[in-house]
This record gives sequence, structure tokens and C-alpha cells, in this order.
Amino acid sequence: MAMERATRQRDAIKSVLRASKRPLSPGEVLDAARFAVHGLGLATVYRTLKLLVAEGTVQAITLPGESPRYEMAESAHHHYFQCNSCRRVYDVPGCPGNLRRLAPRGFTVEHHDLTLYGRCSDCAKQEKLAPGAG
Amino acid sequence: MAMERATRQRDAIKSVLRASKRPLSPGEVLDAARFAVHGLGLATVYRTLKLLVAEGTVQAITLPGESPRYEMAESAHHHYFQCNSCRRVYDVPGCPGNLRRLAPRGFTVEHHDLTLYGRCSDCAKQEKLAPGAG
DNA sequence: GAGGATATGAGAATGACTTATCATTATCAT
DNA sequence: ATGATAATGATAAGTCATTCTCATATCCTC
Repeated sequence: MAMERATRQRDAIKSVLRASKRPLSPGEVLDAARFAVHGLGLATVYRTLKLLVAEGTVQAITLPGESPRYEMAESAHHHYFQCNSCRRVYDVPGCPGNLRRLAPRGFTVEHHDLTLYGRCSDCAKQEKLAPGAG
Repeated sequence: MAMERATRQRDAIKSVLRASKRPLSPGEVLDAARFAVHGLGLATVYRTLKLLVAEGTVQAITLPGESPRYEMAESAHHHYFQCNSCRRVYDVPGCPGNLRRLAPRGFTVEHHDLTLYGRCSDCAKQEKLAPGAG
């Protein structure tokens, strides 16, 4: 279960995740890593992501109705934003905090997930240029 | 696409949803509605849920990593709690509010989803009786 | 109560994502 | 450089929720 050997494929996958400012789906990782490793296979992406998650280097995040995305494991608690137009997911630094009080009597809150939805800056720009195309 | 006929099956499914204080998965709906309609099929549950959602009577809610659950459509904005032990989902009345400010510059927030995780009151009780069983 | 269209139930089929298989290739200690 | 063996890539297979198929049963109008 350990990362026994260094390979071009693994290096490329790790680089992609390190360079990304947002969580990526396995498909997005594949597309990006193929620039470095021509012919990279999807199975290798899945295998490597699983290893990295097991190592603790990478964390999987799952948004409602979505399959998991992956990003470098960060210590800071944070949340996510999903664009209603391009469906990409972005990190959101803050946290509203103090959510424990929302729980009904007798319920214990251990953690929470928050997802914001709307338009990312890229898509908001495009809609100014071509309104009504969404 | 309209609800053309009233049937025992549809009545039972609607009753189950009306009576439930929490969102139910299609499987949970099936189990509950079978008390009223012996031999009820899963396909009928799916078909009816789809009709009710199209009608606007029922709403589908999806939590991270989960398939949709269904509850009577309510006007009031609210959130959900999922028990880490029994995996059931409960409504949470409140909303922290003012989440727009969390979004990065240039991003527009249109709505949000919040899920609390922990122990529901049922499971919390059981753990007091049989600690360490989780 | 009869007739015709709609609804049902069982299981097969679908679709998406993920994992397993296995022959081939690449890594790395020697 | 060599060799043991871990890793890869192509694709088959598995998983699981949901939808489709179709023969049969049910509802509702007349």
C-alpha cells in the first residue's frame, strides 16, 4: 500500500495536484497529466490517487450529486464553491463557524460540509460578453 | 407527465412522505409503503417519486456521497443533518446565513448547501447504553 | 359492469464510475 | 548493465442507482 517506486506517471499526477488551485476529478487529472506523460491511462490515475489518499498526501472531497475530486491535503478547514455554469469546484477559505447550535436537541455535531453555488469569476466574465447564452 | 390516476400505490407513497419527519431514500419509501401495499415494487416507487417531483409536491435532496432522498416540498429554506452512525438524514430548521461573503472576489453566490454530521438522538442514546460498540 | 388507456411489478438493461486482470514495460538495488 | 519485481495501459468486469420492457392488473368513464 506504500508508494514503492517513483515513476513519470506518479510524478506527473502529483505535480498536477500540487499546481492546481482547485480540486480535480480523476478525468481532469488525466487530461492535465497527459501533457507531461503521453499515453497516461485512467487506471493509473485512479491507482495513484488511491495511494496518495492512503498516504495522507491528498484528500478526496465529495460534493452533493458529484463523484469525488482530489486536492493536496491541507490542514486548514475550508469549504467549496461549485460553478453552476462550468461545474468546476473551487476552494473557499472561510467557514461561517458556530454551526453546532443549528442541530436539534439531543443531536451531536461532529463536523460539517458547506457548498456554495453560483458563477465562478471566469463564467461571470463570459456572461457579460455573451449574455443569455447560459 | 401528469398524475392521471389515483392508485393504492401512489396513495401509499404519498402518505409515507407526508408522515415522515425526515427525507427518505427510495428504498426507505419502499419499505414503509409496503406495510400499506403488499408487493409494491421499487420501479413504482421511482416512477411515483419522479412524478411527484415534477409536480412540485415533493423535492429531492442530495447529500455529499449519497444518492437522492425525498421529502414533501417545503417553502422554508433549511438544511440537513446526517448521522454518522445510522446514516439517516434529518431536517435542520435554521441557516447560518450571510454566506455570500465567503465567496472569492468575482464569484457570485446563488445558493448553498449545508450538511451537519454527528450522532442523531437515537444513536446517541444507544451509545450511552452500549459504549464502544460503534 | 365493460372497455380502453394507464399503472404496476419483476427483472433485464443501462450508464457512470471505479476496480481487476494480465501481458508488457520501467524502476532501482546490485 | 542485469534482474527481480513493482507499475503501467488497455480493456474487461464489477458496482450500484435508476430506468426500461412488457405482460398483466387496475382505474375510471360511460
